[in-house]
This record gives sequence, C-alpha cells and structure tokens, in this order.
Amino acid sequence: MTGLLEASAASGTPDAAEVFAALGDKHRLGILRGLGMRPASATALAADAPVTRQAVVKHLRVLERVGLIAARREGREVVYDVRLEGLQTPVQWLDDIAAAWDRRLDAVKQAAEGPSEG
Amino acid sequence: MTGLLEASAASGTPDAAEVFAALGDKHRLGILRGLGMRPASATALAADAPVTRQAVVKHLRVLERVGLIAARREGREVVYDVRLEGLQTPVQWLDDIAAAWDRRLDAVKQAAEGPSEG
DNA sequence: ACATTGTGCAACCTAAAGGTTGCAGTTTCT
DNA sequence: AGAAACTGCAACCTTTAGGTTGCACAATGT
Repeated sequence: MTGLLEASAASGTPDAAEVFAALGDKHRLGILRGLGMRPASATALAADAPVTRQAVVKHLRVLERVGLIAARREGREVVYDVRLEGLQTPVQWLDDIAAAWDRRLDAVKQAAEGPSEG
Repeated sequence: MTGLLEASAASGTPDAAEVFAALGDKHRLGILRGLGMRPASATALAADAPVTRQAVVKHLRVLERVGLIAARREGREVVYDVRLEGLQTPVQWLDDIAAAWDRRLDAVKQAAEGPSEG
C-alpha cells in the first residue's frame, strides 16, 4: 500500500469542527495562501515559514486529513496542492448558521417594530 | 468598571485564525447552534451540554472574545446571544481564498485544455 | 560509486486547551 | 432576614498542539 498519498482526503465529509480547527492556526492559514498560488513541497514551504520543515510537515498533515489539501509524489519530492472541495464543509456550515441566525434575529426585529409601542 | 460585558467584542476585527480556532470545537459549535435559536444563560446551556457549567462558561468566553456572541446582564443572570457580524471575518476569509484558489485552478484547467496535446 | 537533496520517523519538550471541583459573592424571592 | 438560584474565581489535573532535534531512508545528479 502507498499509505502516504491515500488515507487522507478519501475519508468522506469531514467534521465541521475538525475543519475549523485545522483552519484555526496562523501558520496553516499562511500555508493555504501559499499553496493557493502554486503547489509546493514541505521543504519549499518551510523556506518561507518561521518554523522548521518538520513543523510545516505536521501542519500539512493536519490540512490533508480534513481534505483541504492533497499530496502527490513527484520524483523525490512530495508536492502539496489545494483542494477546492475542501472548503465545502466550512462554507456550508457558515451558510447554514448565518441563515438560521438571520431568521431568528429578523423575527426579533419585526416583533420590536411591528406591535404597539407608544 | 464593568469589565464583564465590555472587554470582548469591542476589540475591532478579530484575527481569522482566532475565529476559526473558536469554531474548531464540537461543543462550541453546539452552543452556537443553541444560541442561534434563543438567547440563554450559561447555566441553561449547560443543562443541554455534556459538560459542567464551568466548562460551558469557558467556551462562552472564547466565543465572546472573537465576537461571535455577546453577553448582557439580566437581573441575576448573564444572557448570551449571537452576533451576526461575528461571522463576517471567517466568511470573508473563506470567500477570498476560494476566489484565489478558483482563479489559479481555473488557469491550470485552461492551460491543460487549450494548447496542443495530440 | 558517492555526494546531495529531500522525505519520514521517533523522542522529547513546553505551553495551552478542555475539563473538574470547591467555594465565595450577588441578586431574587418569600 | 434567610433560603434559593446564578455567577465568578481559583486551583488543579490530563491530554493535545505546536515545535525542536537527531538520524535513517530514498531518489537524483555527477
């Protein structure tokens, strides 16, 4: 088995909390921005990061586990790239909750404006 | 000074990573869903949660610090409520990065389909 | 073959996150 | 005044997150 390049994004739809947790780190957001511009290896990313390659590797694993990025082997390098579908879960969750809150807050506003008051 | 109800959401626009980190917990997502339905006190929320009131209080503080909820005193209770604007930061960030990724991935597709290949 | 460059693994460290318990302070109700 | 119901603070515990170092393994270039 390959292992490295498989057991990651294939895990179906990840938990919203897990994805948010993966996004909840300054360095990982930086990595996502970087990979958004062009695919890169851990070593290459570490060159621009304020931490060691190993730290970057750990961050990449976290991002990979929740499906935000994918890895492919290219010769002796492992190149990571962004997965657009990975944004599905967090975007969906935020959409849903924004809609729910909006409905409720709207109802409050209407209840305050509509009925008699003075 | 009041302290309790002030030094929280007034901190301007919070860091995206911090907001995501605040969202990166199963219990906190549950709390946000609950508060989305109706405002509630920590004690009330704890009744529905699998953890103690104190744990819920800590979660509420985290959510408050990043501006996702707000607290107001009501008699002897402290009632927490949702803040729609609190979703601004994460939504914005996801929008931005999705757009950036989309542009780049689109360019890759076109480069693969456009030029000669046979 | 051999040096180079990049990845992978493991041990280890420190700080922070999440949670608990216990107790003191406040507001409300009777 | 006294009981009841909440909130607030502090100490403490355990696990995890983020990071580092060191070394072994694999692919490439000369």
